[in-house]
Amino acid sequence: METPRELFQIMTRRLGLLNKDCCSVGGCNLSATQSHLLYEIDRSHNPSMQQVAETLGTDITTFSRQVQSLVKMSLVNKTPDPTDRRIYNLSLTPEGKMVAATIDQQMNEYLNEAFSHMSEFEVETLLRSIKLFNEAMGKSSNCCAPVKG
Amino acid sequence: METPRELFQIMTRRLGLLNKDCCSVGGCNLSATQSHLLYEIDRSHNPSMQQVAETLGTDITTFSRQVQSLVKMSLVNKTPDPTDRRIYNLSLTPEGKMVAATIDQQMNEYLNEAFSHMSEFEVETLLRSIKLFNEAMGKSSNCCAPVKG
DNA sequence: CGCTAATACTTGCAATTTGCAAATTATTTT
DNA sequence: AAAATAATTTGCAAATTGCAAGTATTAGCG
Repeated sequence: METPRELFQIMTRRLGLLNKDCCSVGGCNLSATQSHLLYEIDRSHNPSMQQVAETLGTDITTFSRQVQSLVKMSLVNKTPDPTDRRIYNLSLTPEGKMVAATIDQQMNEYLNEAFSHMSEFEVETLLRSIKLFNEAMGKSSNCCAPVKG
Repeated sequence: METPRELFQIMTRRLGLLNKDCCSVGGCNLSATQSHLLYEIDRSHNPSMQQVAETLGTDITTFSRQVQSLVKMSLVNKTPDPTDRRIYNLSLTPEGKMVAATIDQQMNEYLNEAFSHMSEFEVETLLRSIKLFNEAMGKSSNCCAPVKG
């Protein structure tokens, strides 16, 4: 019988490969890192650089440069915060939203393809289970909280 | 309601952070990539370089260098194949096995910690679901097969 | 057998990514 | 108003990556 770790290792490897493959949208050729960045900016509401970097567990200086390149690609806006000018708020440009939506769609398509090899009940159970697991990890104080020791 | 992609994105992010944090064993400070490499060599039986590189979706030249550094750290053995001398078979040294086992243990410990926020039934369901999902992804022909287009 | 093709793996750059320390700009505290 | 704190950006320097080209070794085919 597989240990939990084995199951998760195989799954994350496969999903990681998926992530790599789903990063090309039209002319845009994103890295997996950049795709994560777009995803996170998209789901947060005008987050600051710090916030996103911390959520993703990325060094802030590395993050700063990643954002720069996405701004250069016209996918991300960096707007000075009106109430505190040390802070820059991040948001997606219309083009960025388009790219993020396309990536999202591609990944959901692949996932649905994989789900087609499972019964409807199994899929529902899987998704419900992962939701519970995500919540459980959120409660877990150990490591892997966004903040690093 | 979250899309499948959202659920998986959050989960893989957390598991990725876990992976990063679980890579230090005594003096050894491994990268997540190196940890994956150890894991895969451990579970295969004397695989060739090609095999592992392909499974992990890594460029073979990059892989070659990764192996070199692990050999230098005395974690991996690179043995010429007796029947075909173009091939090198990989295996873990005793020290490599030790490191791999420790990483495995650390990750399982964290996972169990997270599981402690779920009922026993929920955990069983989760693990069974992931197993099914892994099999489904294996059947899926699309992308994310180890071979890249 | 002998020559070409294919396979497994390794180097040589060159570009990209990363992180620590230090600098910059803006705000808060005293 | 000076000092401490906070958010972000640069300056290296090291590590990671990938493509093209190179080295062995084996397979295929006349």
